[in-house]
Amino acid sequence: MKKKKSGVLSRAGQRRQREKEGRRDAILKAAMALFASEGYRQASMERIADEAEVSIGTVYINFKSKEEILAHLMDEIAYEIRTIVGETFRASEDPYEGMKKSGIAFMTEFCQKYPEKIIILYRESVGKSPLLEAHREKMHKQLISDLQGAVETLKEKGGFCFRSGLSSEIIATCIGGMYERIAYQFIIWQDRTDELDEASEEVVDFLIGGIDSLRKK
Amino acid sequence: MKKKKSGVLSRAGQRRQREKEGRRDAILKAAMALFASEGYRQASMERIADEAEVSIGTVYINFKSKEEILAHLMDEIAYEIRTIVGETFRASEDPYEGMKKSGIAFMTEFCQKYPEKIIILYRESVGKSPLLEAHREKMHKQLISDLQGAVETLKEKGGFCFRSGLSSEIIATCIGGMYERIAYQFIIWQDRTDELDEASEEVVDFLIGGIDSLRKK
Amino acid sequence: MKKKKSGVLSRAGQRRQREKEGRRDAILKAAMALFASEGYRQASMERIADEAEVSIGTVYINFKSKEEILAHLMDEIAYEIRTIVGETFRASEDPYEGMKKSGIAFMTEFCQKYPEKIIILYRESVGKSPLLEAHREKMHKQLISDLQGAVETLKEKGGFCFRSGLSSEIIATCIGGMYERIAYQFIIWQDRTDELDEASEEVVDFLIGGIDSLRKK
Amino acid sequence: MKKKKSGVLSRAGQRRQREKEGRRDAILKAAMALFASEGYRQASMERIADEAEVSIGTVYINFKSKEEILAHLMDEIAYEIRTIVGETFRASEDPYEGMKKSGIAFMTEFCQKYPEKIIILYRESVGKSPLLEAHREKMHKQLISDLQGAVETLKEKGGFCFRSGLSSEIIATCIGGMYERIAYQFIIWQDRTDELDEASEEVVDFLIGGIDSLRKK
DNA sequence: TATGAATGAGAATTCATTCAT
DNA sequence: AATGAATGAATTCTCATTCAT
Repeated sequence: MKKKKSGVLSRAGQRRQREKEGRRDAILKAAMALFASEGYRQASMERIADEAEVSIGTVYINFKSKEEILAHLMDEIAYEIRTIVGETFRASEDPYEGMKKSGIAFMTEFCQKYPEKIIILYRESVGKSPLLEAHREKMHKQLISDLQGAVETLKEKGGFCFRSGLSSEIIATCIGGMYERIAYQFIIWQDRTDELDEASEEVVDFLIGGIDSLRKK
Repeated sequence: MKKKKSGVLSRAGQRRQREKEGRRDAILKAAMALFASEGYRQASMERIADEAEVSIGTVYINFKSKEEILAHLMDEIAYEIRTIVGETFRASEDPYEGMKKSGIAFMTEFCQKYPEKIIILYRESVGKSPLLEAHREKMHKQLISDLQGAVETLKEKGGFCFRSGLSSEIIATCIGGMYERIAYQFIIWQDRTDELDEASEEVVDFLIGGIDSLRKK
Repeated sequence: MKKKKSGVLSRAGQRRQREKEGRRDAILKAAMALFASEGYRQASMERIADEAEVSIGTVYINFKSKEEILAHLMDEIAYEIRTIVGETFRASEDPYEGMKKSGIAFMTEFCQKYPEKIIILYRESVGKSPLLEAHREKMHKQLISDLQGAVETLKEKGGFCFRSGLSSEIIATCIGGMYERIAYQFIIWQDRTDELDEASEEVVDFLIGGIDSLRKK
Repeated sequence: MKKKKSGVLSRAGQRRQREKEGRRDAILKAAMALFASEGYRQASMERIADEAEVSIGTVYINFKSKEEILAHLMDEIAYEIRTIVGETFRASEDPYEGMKKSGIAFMTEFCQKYPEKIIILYRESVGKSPLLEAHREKMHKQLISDLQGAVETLKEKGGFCFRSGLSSEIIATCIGGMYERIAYQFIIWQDRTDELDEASEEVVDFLIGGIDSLRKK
């Protein structure tokens, strides 16, 4: 008789594992599509299960509540953004250039490609419940904190100081807000993806100008 | 059957009129407080009626649905903002100064004083239903359009040009987004109203810097 | 000073009386139209009041409930039918002819001219509430009783007997039912008023044939 | 994800299936009893669920609205009537005899045994809503159409003609109406089921007499 | 693990009727 | 008498979550 080695999975076990993950992904994918197209509230667990070709029960094996699905989606999206933006930023020698490139990457590599994700991030995750609101707050703080890190890098490499101790936080916060509304304006509310490249260029210049104006003279 | 002459109300009629408006206001006030504190979804019509000290039926005499109450609140809030920001902007000779002052007025005269209103504006009105989403879009477009008007004034009085035809829209959009996140950061998510004055100063300088960097050289 | 004589109305009093009755009639008329077109349930007291150009309060001064309005309408309609049918029946020397003529009069003088009334009688008054159902029962019994009286007259003048003591009631009941369904078929469900004359002729011959077949041989 | 082979159910699956159908039947039965005894309007979904010993949610799994329950009941009842009447009619060689027997079967085998059903058919389904009214119209047309078919058979087998092209429709309509009012008179409004046998005999003779009187001479 | 029928709290909305003016 | 704003009980329907199989 075969013995199971701990930590090692039999072929059948591997297949089950694959299927399990496939199911989980299918649920997440279905939920994302539904949340973005019909709205979090309108997307019922039944619809999500149907769309994922899974029973409601299975959804509840994988996620303990509807809220949790959204929370998970938010985390996933935030992680992707932090990855793409962070990598782009770090890939440049010049932090100014990194700032610009990462902003453009966010707009054109992320927002433009995955409109559902920004709809979830900026619209469907807003004001849903105290729990999700706490989650959203944490997520945005992380994003802002990343941004603030980049701003600090800029400052250090540039060898200058900001007007106050608050400045880098203000800058990071402003940048976050700018990107959000630009995404609304060019993707969520209107489909002007063709203008997004130009818009992104101007946005990054705007923010560079903003940053410079908070330098200590 | 209709006896009243147009436009003339008896004393008793006047009092009834006052009471009617008082009730409507009470409903709006109760709804605002509840939406901000518990969330739109969680605030049931029964709670709103209770809080306003009227019956549910009376709520439905004044507003045909819960959605309508929120829409009304949104309009009211947007109107106040446009008024306070617009007046402050126009009160200054120098449009740069007007831009700064109106931004500061928005943060300190409005957001700081009426946190419930910005919670409604920025959180509770988001992603509620297709109808409300359309309403919100319209409202934000108006706000951006106002802002864009101010930016254009700046340009004309300053006698300069922007880099492209898109610039003023980009600027207005960015400014709108900045204010939103700053409000989240200092009011909704954290109560740092004591730092708001300083933060506002930096925000307006940031945006002035941003605007300048989009001038045509 | 003029003294009011009991039972005599001053000119002004007469006018008020006229107006009062006018209002009452307007309410009844509005209710009839609304009940027939939208259905009893769907016709709200507010709509009735509006349509009658009267306030809701006035409706309640004239009728103590919505049910009462319908009950009144039913009585009125039943009274009209009994009058028109009874008079036509009694106008003929020959009771067979009277039977036929009154049936035809009912279909062509009444149903065809006042479709709203038969809708109320045959559809909107059915199954509304125990109270109204009792009222409807009473009304139909009266109608059947009239019909039974006519059948008895037929029998007596014709000098024959029916098969059993039940026969005249059966006949009257059957006739009532026939007219109802014919009205549904040619007026309520389909507008085939152009065929109604011919249909009525056949219906009355059918019923005469039916009556004869219950004679004692 | 779907594992079951088409058409094959495990024992457990069969039991679940039985239980499911049992619940559906219980709901229908409870609704029928309640509609007949308290009236469609007065019978709330909560009462129906209680009476059927299921939750409200279960009622809504089986029927998408209260209207649908009534519509289903109407269909079921109409189907039973068409079956019993049709079979009885076709069982006789002589169509005259078939006509009589099927009428008597309707009255004594159906109406007498299931008074709730005729209450639903003739009272509770009337004038409830535009949707249900359309359903009722369709149902009655089918019933009349069956009857008309029988009348045509009578004509053909009897080798005679009717006075006009309208005659068979008129006859069928009249017969439908007669049965309805007789049912009201002897079952719904009064409990005179002991007289129903005799009454039915006379009714069928009445209608045979009526039919004969519309023959072309 | 997977299933999906069952649950039932919860919410929005309607409208006949009342009553202060 | 006339008005019509206010009332609030009543009702339908939704949907996240549970749990027996």
